[in-house]
Amino acid sequence: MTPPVNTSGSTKERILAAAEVLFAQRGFDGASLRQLTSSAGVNLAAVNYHFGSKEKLVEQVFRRRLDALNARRLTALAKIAGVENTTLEDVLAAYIRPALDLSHDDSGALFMRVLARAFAEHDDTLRQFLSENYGHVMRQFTTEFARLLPQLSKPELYWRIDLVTGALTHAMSGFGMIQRKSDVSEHTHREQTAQHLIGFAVAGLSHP
Amino acid sequence: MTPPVNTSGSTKERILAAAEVLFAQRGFDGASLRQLTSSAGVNLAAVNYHFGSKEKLVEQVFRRRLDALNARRLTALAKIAGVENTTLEDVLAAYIRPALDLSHDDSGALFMRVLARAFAEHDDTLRQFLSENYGHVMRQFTTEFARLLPQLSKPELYWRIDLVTGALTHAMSGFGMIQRKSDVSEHTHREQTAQHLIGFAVAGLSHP
DNA sequence: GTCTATAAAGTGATAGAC
DNA sequence: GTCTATCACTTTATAGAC
Repeated sequence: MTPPVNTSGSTKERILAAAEVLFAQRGFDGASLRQLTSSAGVNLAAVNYHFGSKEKLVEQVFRRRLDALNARRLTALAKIAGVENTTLEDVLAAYIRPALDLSHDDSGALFMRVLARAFAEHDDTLRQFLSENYGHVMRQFTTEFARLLPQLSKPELYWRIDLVTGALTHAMSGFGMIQRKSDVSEHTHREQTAQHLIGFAVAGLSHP
Repeated sequence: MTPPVNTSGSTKERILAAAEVLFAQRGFDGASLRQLTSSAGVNLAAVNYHFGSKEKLVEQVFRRRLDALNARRLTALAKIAGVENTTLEDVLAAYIRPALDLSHDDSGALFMRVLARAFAEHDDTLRQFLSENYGHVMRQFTTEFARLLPQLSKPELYWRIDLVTGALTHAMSGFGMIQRKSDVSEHTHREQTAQHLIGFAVAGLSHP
């Protein structure tokens, strides 16, 4: 009944790891600092000492993953953006593959669930934080989508991008459950998943 | 600062209406019974008198909308299921149009946001409640999708349905924001939205 | 940097008067 | 059916000892 106590890493890192798990399972409101510090094996007061408040802890949980995730997305995009023979598949791979790599380990997969929660909560302060810090990523991808889909009007393009991100966010939040068959290698399994998502997104973006 | 008080309808109905708004805005944990009863203009004790507990109130918020919504979906599906010349568009319209009609008024649109939250929360008791009471709807639609897409393997089909429902749930939870241009009639606007969603879903389900 | 103790406010739920 | 008052906890946050 008592949750197992994490004993590796610094206090700060233990709090972040425990927060990721509990926010995924019970939400930002549902997970209390008491559950969180007890699961991390640290003192209750440690959250306020290291992060200042629960809200700032939430922001750090996002930063810890999104800084690296979005940097990898932009690096991948930079290699192909504006290039003549770049395809829609290439751009979508640049967006999806870094997230899939993150979901590879259990704790990364849990983070995608936290992200899906943030997506569904229409909380203004959280949305503003994400928009201010990571909004430029989606804008760069949108620019490239617009270049590759010149036949679509702006409203039409935004509609489709919104639907695709909704589908991908939802799908990636469920990765914890998808069981890889034992006769398929981890690498092959991820490759198949990537092909599923990219194929779906290409169809959704470019249908007539 | 003080929320406006709803004064129409029975106490029970006022609580349900206020709960829908607050659950959409602040989540099931985030909205307290005190905020809720104060916004509904009823006494704090009324929730427990009429519903038994906060959790049972949550269930009733879902029942109030989903009973009618899913009945309309199944009625529309029954007219076309198994029929020779039925298309994928027809089946998707049977799923999407009742939800779009619901989103027509503001309070219905807010409910779609509550539904998106429930989707993102991987809360077991809530998922079980929805699965027990409304799982048969998705199963009937899945059967019909399988009939119309015989070239897809079962895992492939489930993947695509999962991605499509994710996209639709996300899109419909945002309807509160989509502004209809003043030169477009409400009916035309909804028709255009339906075409967007159906076109996207057809492409995502049936691409090669 | 970590601890205990506690403040101050909020939570769902309920007993009992009307 | 509605009300007040209150119980029994839990919440975030912080002051101050070590």
